[in-house]
Amino acid sequence: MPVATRAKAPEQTWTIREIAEEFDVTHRTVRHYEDLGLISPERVGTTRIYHRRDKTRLGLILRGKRLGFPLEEIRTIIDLYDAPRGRRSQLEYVLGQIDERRSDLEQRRRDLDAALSELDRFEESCRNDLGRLG
Amino acid sequence: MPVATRAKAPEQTWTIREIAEEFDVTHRTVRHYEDLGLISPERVGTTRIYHRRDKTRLGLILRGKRLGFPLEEIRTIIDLYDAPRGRRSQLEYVLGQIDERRSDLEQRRRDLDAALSELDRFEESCRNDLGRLG
DNA sequence: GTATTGCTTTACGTTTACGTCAACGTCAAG
DNA sequence: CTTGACGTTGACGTAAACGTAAAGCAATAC
Repeated sequence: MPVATRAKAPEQTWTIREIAEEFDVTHRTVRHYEDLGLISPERVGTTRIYHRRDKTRLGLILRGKRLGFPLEEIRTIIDLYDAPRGRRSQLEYVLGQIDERRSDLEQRRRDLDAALSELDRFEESCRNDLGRLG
Repeated sequence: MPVATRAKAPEQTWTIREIAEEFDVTHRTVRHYEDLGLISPERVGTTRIYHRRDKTRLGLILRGKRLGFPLEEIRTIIDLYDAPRGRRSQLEYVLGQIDERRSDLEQRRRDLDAALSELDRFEESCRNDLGRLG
């Protein structure tokens, strides 16, 4: 009956190698993100211990990268999610930042949609040519 | 009655400075794209003359950049649009490339949508906090 | 004339995002 | 006890995407 004896569920942790492997990056990349302050794993002695929140953050970082954001900008975004929201002024600042982020992302979506429709038109034109050859 | 006398409409052209200004980049950037083979303006003596197709290309390049693509990849994309499509094998290659492009762009859209909905949830949470503060 | 303005090339500098050693600590296995 | 396997911290290297400075030609401006 471990339920009665343990105070908390033993939270699972990971080593840097496991983390790197799971996200398909090198340990050097993970350490680089730490250097830039994007993640800050627990330390046991000198060894890094990664918790679930570190994995969440790494996921956010890599998605930001896929979207083409520079790491410094990614840091400000992630930090935004952890920013203090106790005072009204702090909350209003955060809400303003959210709006900026959103317009940025929406611009990207416009670009993306434009690129996709051009691609569609191009494909149709190609299929047309193929038909004439058929 | 210039219509009867001119063989073609005199196509408008631009200088590097005008192009750079219009797209809000430096002339150095424009030349850099030329170095990489992304644009190849006409030359009159040593001076570069930009036509409408150069502007079109520059527009594509900058949109690709906003989407986070590296310049080399942008070059392969742009070249794709100008690729020869005379033979069936060429057309089939192009169609394959189009599919690759499309899955790439669709992955980006998934990332983008995920980022936007997270942002929405975060904003709501902030507005909630703001409401509790009165 | 010459002086300024705008274009050119060449070439080295900078930032970002890691890669790649080198040199060392540590812990379980043989 | 020493040999790996895995961890650590520097420190230097590199590729991409330009910035920037140097030095030159060429056409208007005065």
